[in-house]
Amino acid sequence: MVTPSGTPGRRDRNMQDKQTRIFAAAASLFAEKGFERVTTQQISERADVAAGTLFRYATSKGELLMMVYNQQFRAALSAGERESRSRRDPVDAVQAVVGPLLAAADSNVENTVNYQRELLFGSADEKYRSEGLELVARLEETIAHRLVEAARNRGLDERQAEDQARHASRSIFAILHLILARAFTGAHPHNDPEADLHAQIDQIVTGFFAALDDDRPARGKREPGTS
Amino acid sequence: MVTPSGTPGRRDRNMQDKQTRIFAAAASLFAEKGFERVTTQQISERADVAAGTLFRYATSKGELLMMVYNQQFRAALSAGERESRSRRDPVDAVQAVVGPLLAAADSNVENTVNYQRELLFGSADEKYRSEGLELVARLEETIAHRLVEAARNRGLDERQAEDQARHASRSIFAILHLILARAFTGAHPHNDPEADLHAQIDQIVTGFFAALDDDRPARGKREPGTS
DNA sequence: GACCGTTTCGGAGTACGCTCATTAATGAGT
DNA sequence: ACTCATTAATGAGCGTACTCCGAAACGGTC
Repeated sequence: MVTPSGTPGRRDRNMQDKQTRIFAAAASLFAEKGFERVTTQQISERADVAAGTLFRYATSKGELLMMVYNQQFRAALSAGERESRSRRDPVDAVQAVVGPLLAAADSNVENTVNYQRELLFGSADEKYRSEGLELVARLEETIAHRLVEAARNRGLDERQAEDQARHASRSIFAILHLILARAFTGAHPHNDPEADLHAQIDQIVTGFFAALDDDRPARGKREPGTS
Repeated sequence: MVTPSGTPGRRDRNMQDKQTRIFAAAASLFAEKGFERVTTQQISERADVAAGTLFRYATSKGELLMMVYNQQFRAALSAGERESRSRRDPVDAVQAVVGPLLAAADSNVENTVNYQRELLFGSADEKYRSEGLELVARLEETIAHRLVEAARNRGLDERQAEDQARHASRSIFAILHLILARAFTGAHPHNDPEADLHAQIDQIVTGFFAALDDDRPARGKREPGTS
């Protein structure tokens, strides 16, 4: 709300202040101790608000994490978008997009894992979670865009390329998500996750172009029969 | 432990009984009310054990869910493996493997979503969770095996095919996981998830074969240069 | 500047997953 | 049959995320 004169009223300034303090408190505590070892009490104390007030600014502890790390996600995504524009090879371009995301994830593995969990499994109507999902959508669109560009450069059917690119970009996010989620949990401990990601992206991009190359009306590449 | 005579002692029979009762109680309550609306109290009451006893048989509420739904997962996976053997086309074979998993997931969406969450984000040393991860590994191996078979039928390099198949099967699980996780959460509500899954699998399998087809030592399918 | 409807705050209270100190049960040894 | 060490069971208690409702702050109106 805004006073008739156009300056924000005291009420809004107070809320803005509290919002800032809560963000700072949550960010610093998560960074210092890791998501699981931070209590909402501690955050409210450091932010100098009552315990209940916290939940007027974020509906759950998970939302506090989303609130903080969406920023990092957004920054890394922007960096990846920028970086990818200078790559002419489509595989390189996609790698460039996800590179900064992987780097940011390394800075605090536990929080990254929890961020991925909240992103996928938080309840549907939470504000910062939808913000995070929008970033995921943007990531997928960026990847899809690079692929469509590359297809266009090769003179391939653009309409078909958009469909294939949408599928490819979703697959790539799924793989990225799983790699980030497994970083802590260590389900496939033996392999270098970054190398795996690289190989899986390579394969998907290969599939993207191959599907466009054999673009005869009947879908190609089925079992050819042994004869 | 076993008595000298070979019959299990009273102690083990009691534990077996309790284990059975706890499984039955958890299974029925999860099915009736859904994971989130079931309390561990209710489970212990229906199983007729003390609240604390529950946690001697499963270290967390999530583990109870894993305990119950690993069975369903195992059964669906076996069905998928059986079904896939009769398909000659590799894409069909992979679809056949995951088909029963999707069908089982439909029977209780909320519990499926929570199962996926526990599978990925449960703490690393829990018994039933590792059991679930083993099933995931088996799923990936089955898919990889079908792909290697198909590659062999086409006379493609088998060593290379194994690498590619491992990557493809991991990608496919990642996509499957994400689709199951999003079923409830509804992040991509507009599309038919099963059709998407089908298209994404198709693309990956296409990439699998394409990567083997252009098997000249330098990796093919890079930006060809505009000239 | 006094009044009042509305919005925000506060912090004790609640629900629930999980723990832990204590007790009970079991079976091996004698 | 009795003892004793070992293992299982118990349930009151704890920590913590989150709620709820009375109180306070605010801003528009006269």
